[in-house]
Parts: sequence; C-alpha cells; structure tokens
Amino acid sequence: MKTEHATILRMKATTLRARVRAEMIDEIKTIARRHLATDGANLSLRAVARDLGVVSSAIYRYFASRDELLTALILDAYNPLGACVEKAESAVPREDLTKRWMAVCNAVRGWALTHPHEYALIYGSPVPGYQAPQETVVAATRAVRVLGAILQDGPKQPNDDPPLPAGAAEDVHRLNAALSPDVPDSVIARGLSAWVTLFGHVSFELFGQLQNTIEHRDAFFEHQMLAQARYVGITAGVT
Amino acid sequence: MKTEHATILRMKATTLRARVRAEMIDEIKTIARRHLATDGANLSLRAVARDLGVVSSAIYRYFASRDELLTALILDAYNPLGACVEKAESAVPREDLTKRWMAVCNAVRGWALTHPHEYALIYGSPVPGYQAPQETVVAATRAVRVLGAILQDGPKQPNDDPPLPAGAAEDVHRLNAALSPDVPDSVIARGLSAWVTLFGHVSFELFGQLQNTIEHRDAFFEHQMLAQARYVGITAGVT
DNA sequence: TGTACATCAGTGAACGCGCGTTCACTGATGTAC
DNA sequence: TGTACATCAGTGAACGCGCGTTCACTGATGTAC
Repeated sequence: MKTEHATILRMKATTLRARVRAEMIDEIKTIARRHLATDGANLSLRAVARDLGVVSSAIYRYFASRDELLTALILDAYNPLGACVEKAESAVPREDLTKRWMAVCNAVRGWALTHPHEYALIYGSPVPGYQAPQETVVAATRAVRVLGAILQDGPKQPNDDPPLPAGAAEDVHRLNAALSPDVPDSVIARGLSAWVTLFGHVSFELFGQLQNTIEHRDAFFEHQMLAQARYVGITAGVT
Repeated sequence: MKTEHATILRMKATTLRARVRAEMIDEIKTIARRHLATDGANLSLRAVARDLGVVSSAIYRYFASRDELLTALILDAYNPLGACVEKAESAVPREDLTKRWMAVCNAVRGWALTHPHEYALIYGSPVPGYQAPQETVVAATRAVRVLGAILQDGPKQPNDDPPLPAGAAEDVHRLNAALSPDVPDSVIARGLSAWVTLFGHVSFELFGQLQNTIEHRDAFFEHQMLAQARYVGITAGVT
C-alpha cells in the first residue's frame, strides 16, 4: 500500500513537471512562429525569450540551439499540414476521387494561406546555414501519401505518355511501390506532375508571382486543379 | 574650336567618372550576390563593404539603403534569367514549337541551377520586411512573354476543358490579350498551368523537395516538361 | 591655359541597437531512504 | 512521515561578435571662366 501510494505520488509529480515543461516548449514554439512572420527564417532566440518574459539563456533549458528550435518549427509545420490534408480528404466519400483530390488541393492551399510563414519555412527558400535533419524529410512525405491513396483507388490503365527514361523510371517506380503499388508508373508520373503543379500554384500565389496577373485566385485555383484531376485520370465514379 | 575641345574633354571626363562609378556599382552587386549564398536575403551591407575593402559608409555613395541594393539584385536576377530564356528560345527553328518550349524549360532550370541563390531571391520566400517596387514586377514578366510568343505560334483550336469561372476568365483573358492575342483562353489556361508546373519543378528541385525521391533529375524534368508540351498542345510541326 | 570653385569618393567615429552561446549561481521542486 | 540529497528552471553577467545609418571631414578629380 505504502509503496503504491508513493509510486502514484511520484508519477503525479513527474507528469506535472513534464506537463509544465511540455507547455513551456509549446509556448516557445508559438512565440517563435509569430516571429517567423517578421523575421522569416532569420529567427532570434533573444527576441523569443523577451516575448516569453524570460532571460535569453533560459531558452537553452528547452532547445539546445537555434537550429534545434528551427527543426521543431519545421516538424510543426509539416505535421499539421499533413494532418489537415488527411482530415479534409477523409471526410469525402471514398468513391468520389475528384472530390478527394480537390479536398487535398484546398487543404494544402487553405493551410498555406492561413500559415504563410510556416509554408514559406518548409516550401520556400532553404534557410541559409541550416541543414535539415532526416526526421524533417520523413514528416515531409505525410501529405503526399494521401495523394498516393487516391491514385491507388483510381484508374489502373496506363496512359499513352512515352515511357520514362531509364533512371527516372526507377525513381518513379520506387515511389510508386511505396505509395500506390497497383497503379501504372505512367499514371504516377502524371500524379507527381499534378502534385508539383499544386505546390507551384500555392507558392506562386503566396510568394507574389500572381500579383497584377490573377486576381480571382480561388476560382483560378479550383479550375486549374480540376484540370489536373482530369489530366491524371482522377475522375469521379471510377473505382 | 576651343569650346568644342573643351566639350569633348568634359564629355571624356564625365564618362570616365561615370564609367568608374558604374564599375563600382557592378562590383558591389557582384560581391552582394556572393553573399546571397551564405546569408540568403538577409544580406549585410557591412560584409559587402568589408569584401570590397572599403569602409561601410562608402556603400551609401552607391545605394541609398540596403533595400535599394536588394532591389538592384532582384532586377539583376529577373533580367538575366529573361535574357537567358530569350536567347535559348530564339536559337530554335520557329516551326518546332516543342523544341522552343523545351529550350525555355531548360533555360529556366539551367539558370536556376547555376544561380540558385538568385533564383531563391526571386522565386522563393519573400524577403521579410522588403516591399518589392513596381519595377521588379515588370522585370518579372520578361520570361513569360517568351511562352506567350510560343503559344501565339501554336494551335488555335480551343480544348474541351470547361470554361473558366467568371472572374478568373477575365484575368486569363487580360493576360492573353497582352501575350498571345490569337490563342483561345482555354489554351492559355493550360499554358499557365505548364508555366506553374515548370517553376514548381525547379523550386522543388532547388529547395530540396525531391531529396530521397527523384535522383535522375535531368531525365525526370525532360520527361515531365515534354508531357506539359503535349498537354498544352505545343507540338512540333503545328503552325 | 591657369586658377578658383564645386562635386564627388571615401574615411573614421559614433549612435543605438542587435545576436547566439557559456557559465557559475540561486532557489524551488522532486526523489530515495 | 521527515530529512538529506539530486534535479531542474531560471538568473544575470559576460564573451565576442554583428548590424544599418548618419555625419563632419579630407583629398582627389572635374568644371567654368
């Protein structure tokens, strides 16, 4: 009995300290995210500490260095984006492939528009002097897996594009095996193209390349992404 | 005679001073470009002055502020890129539309790979706190005009995509009138899509999104851009 | 042609800031017996 | 249950840097008569 009680107390204490710590980490990241807006990737630990009401060296209790904080922010961008895409796509009936694709497109764009600086952090220019650790590369694949699942439920006939050149064919096939094993490589190639186009659009919009050019961006995006769906062969009703 | 001589002397002197000045400006920009590689858009005037072997305040004889230097670098990125695209495209026989398109694609990608930090400056994340002046927006259109010319020499039949939604249709039509007046809007829409895809590819490659995914990038790019040519209807021999 | 004057390039000091990271420390909280 | 000890969060000073911009200045070069 005694030992049990002690153990419970110890756990309580431990989890409390751990919880406070976790909240602190969250708060640091939240403030750091706010600073992305003004400083871009050129983020200042001291500024974060100031906003947190704490001396600058205190941050080092939570992050060993500025790069480590950046890594945390990058993971905290890829993962919510991935989650947002997954959630949007999962709300659509499985058989409506076009709607599933459009849900993905709108989730990516919607998230990017509401988190422009986090989007820039992960899909914009690399941060000078920062070497992304492997874990960020893994987190980056979360969203594209959803596209893989859509393709996997889609048409299985190859299209009449010429075959990919040798090396590239293997690259695409390797991806294919991981994402959509039952889909012909030629369809995957078009899927990748649509994926690139999706992010190309979002980046153009966010990074100012559509300025003075396309003003009705919702409608334009919708139209262009629907065109991509037809191009890839993602059409409603196909199973 | 006397006056004439004096005038010539004056001109000589003026142009000499002006030439030295122009060379100095070039040198500053060259050094600043080098610094883009290490500092990104977070560029330091003092570092440039140091490399130039001059006291930091001397830079202010040539650029009124850091932002003005940045603007010069941005113009000096858009313009050579545009020139590079124009030159590559103009070397291809007019009637081979596919080759003309591929020349454009390879010029954009080639320039981007050899000038990655300048590419990031213009097509990557916006520089925090920097407001691009109108002149940069104009310079930015130089490359896309070449695409306009190719489309203008291309097929005139509309494709069977659904019509663009109202507002977006006007945006595209306005662009169309400026670039390729004889081409149906539906073709322009696909052309824009190809353009976005082109830059999407280059950005993905440069910004590390193809890491661990596509390793044979030349071949992959070539294949994907040829597919875009077919999609838009840019095919060899059409007039 | 020679001379007085104006323009311009570059200096050096200063202003008022900023940064990441280390280190010895205090005081509170949690742990082990 | 109470006490000695260990862990941890946060402090404050320091190190050794960096930055953009202003300003009065020197000395060389160009201009006007």
